[in-house]
Amino acid sequence: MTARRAAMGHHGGMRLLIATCSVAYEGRLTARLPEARRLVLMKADGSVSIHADGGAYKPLNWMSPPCTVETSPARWVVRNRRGEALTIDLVEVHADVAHDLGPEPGLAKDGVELELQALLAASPEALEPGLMLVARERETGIGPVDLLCYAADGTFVAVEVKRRGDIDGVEQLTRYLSFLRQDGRLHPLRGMLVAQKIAPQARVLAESRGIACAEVDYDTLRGLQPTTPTLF
Amino acid sequence: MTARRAAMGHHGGMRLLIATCSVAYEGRLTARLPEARRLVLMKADGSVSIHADGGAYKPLNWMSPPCTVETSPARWVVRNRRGEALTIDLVEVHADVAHDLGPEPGLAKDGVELELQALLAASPEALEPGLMLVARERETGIGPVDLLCYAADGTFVAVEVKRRGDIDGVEQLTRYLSFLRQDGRLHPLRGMLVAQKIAPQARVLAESRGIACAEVDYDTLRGLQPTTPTLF
DNA sequence: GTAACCAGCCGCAAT
DNA sequence: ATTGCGGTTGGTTAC
Repeated sequence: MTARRAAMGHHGGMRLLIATCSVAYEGRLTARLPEARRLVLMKADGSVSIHADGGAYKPLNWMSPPCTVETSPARWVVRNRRGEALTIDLVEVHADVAHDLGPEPGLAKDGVELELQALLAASPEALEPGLMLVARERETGIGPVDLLCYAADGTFVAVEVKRRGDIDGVEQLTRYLSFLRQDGRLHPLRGMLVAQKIAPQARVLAESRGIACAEVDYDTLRGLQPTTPTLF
Repeated sequence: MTARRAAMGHHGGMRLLIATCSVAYEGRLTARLPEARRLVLMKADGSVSIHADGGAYKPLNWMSPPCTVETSPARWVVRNRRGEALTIDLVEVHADVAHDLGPEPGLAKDGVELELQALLAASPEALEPGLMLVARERETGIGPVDLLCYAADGTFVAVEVKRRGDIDGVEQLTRYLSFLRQDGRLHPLRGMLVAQKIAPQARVLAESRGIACAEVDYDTLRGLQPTTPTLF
């Protein structure tokens, strides 16, 4: 007898299995888990994850929703639309419980990149004396640059804000600069990478391209009064 | 009464809580979860994750090991060495069970980038007739290029191997080429991006920079005999 | 310990 | 459906 569980279907909430099992994933790569005792967690959306007891908070194997689960006493097969499959062979089930958790009111976050960007937009002088804001999320032709500013020395400054400044941020800002420089009104233009912490390699690459780097402290920024006038 | 659980300590295995709780994370950012019924999963290494019943296989909040957990009936506090804290306020506990899972034999994977690189290192002729291997993981000054080869036409070829070829891979190879070209002994030098699948715009960007693209089939490569001689 | 890089990255929003 | 991009990215390995 086989039960099929639809993606998105809500059939009694979260199901927790403690089972001796072996697992195989066939998809973007292939992965095999030899037989051992593990936690198998199936959520109401059909997603499945398999946890060991240590090493990381992450699961060993998983399948993201939307997916379908076919359960029989000895084998669960989880599939998604891209043809990937997670096969769980159940040798022995030590516990099998279900809990209905009800709706999730949701997670609220503070301090992600967007907030850093907002604080810098309010206080551009934290980056350089006399720096004034021209625009936020200014379109370049290949994506929006976080901040466009105008400096005391009469140059425009394109600012890329990251929580962590690594090489990708330098590449991103480089692309924006090359597009923005096609607009003669923004001449002369220089670039600045701003992050809470900037990786050494990112700094090397940035300087080889004439891009300035600045590390900012989040708490200091929050303490600043947003009194700096903007251009417009 | 408060129990403290050490990082790495094994005290009866994995603990599963179904509880009405609210959660606060203070660390790299701050995050708050309003009161609701959730799964709280504590592993033997002290790591903790909090799961809702849908939306994703990932937890809403978590703390990675190594960390310590202080448990009292109404509140769990999880801390790591960087001063981050996860505070779980338990309003009502609906279930509280522990399971000893024993050791995890470990996950085996096939088809990751490293294996693709190894297969190509053994059979560079799969990329181009007469291509010979000079070095793997050759340092460029800004990171190691996957393969450095020597071609039948007397040019050197820097090869970047990706499971999935997208724009980042082109940027990465471009950096390596610009640094490698400062070494006169590797002249003339060209670049090649190799992946199982190459995104259309990655191809466009690569060709605009004179970088060749090649898609390779993983199973075909595995079937090849590694008979191609290397330079050294 | 720090740094660089891969990951089945995941998940979200915009196109 | 695809692409870009942030993430408490995580986790491993080399230095």
